Amino acid sequence: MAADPLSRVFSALADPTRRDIVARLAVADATVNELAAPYDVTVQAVSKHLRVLEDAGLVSRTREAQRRPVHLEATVFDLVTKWIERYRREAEERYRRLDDVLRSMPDDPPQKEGTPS
Amino acid sequence: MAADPLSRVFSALADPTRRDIVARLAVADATVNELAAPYDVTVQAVSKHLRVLEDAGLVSRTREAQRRPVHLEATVFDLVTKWIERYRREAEERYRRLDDVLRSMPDDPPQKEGTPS
DNA sequence: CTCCCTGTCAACCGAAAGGTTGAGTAAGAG
DNA sequence: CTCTTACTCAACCTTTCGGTTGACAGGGAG
Repeated sequence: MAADPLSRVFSALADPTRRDIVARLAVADATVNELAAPYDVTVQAVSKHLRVLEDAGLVSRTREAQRRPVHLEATVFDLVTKWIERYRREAEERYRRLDDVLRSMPDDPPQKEGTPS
Repeated sequence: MAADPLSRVFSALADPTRRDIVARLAVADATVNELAAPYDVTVQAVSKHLRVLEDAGLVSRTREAQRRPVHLEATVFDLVTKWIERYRREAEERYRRLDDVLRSMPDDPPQKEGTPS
């Protein structure tokens, strides 16, 4: 299986069906059959998706009679946002510094044209 | 290739090597060879990783002499954070409502909350 | 008890991912 | 022009992924 937790979360959310499942679980808990109903795949396939989400820590399943309601664990999202925010901030700060450098350079900057659009 | 943009971004960031590349590009632009140096894989493999990142819109490459400096496009991160924040907020709000319901139930609430109001 | 409903496990299949090697292209440097 | 550097493309290989079918377990309901 995937090595680190962050990879597991990103990988779990890389699938549209799994993201849709997460979206629906954000509204309410649901059973496997309820979750599988809208999709054009078998229940087993959805069960597999749920296992991927569970391995990523995004979802938990509790036994309740013969039903196994699935519950969204939203705290794992923090892993993703923290990672992204860190590098976004770094990139933005670097961009700001670059701006400063360019501003302090009145002479011909030897740069070529960048992106065409 | 992957269908929707969000899947492409999540999928691109699901690989540790690619996340490391993103982390390093947040500090400074770099060429393919520079990026490939620390890893124990061939330059071709890193070139493939960069193509995945480029297809996801996370990275752009501009020709500059025979070098192709790679640049991080941090704005695509917004796609991810927006998606996550939406469902995180939904889940939290739902949790808050659940709390309200539990509080409004005078029958055996197993809660250890103090007097709510 | 026997059905039936819910859900998982196991084996298999095709397609995609991540890696390799080898050849090919584009643009200085000599 | 030739050589070298920097990189990509193409073919191939192996593993993983998303899906299937089929068999099975665990509780109610009759």
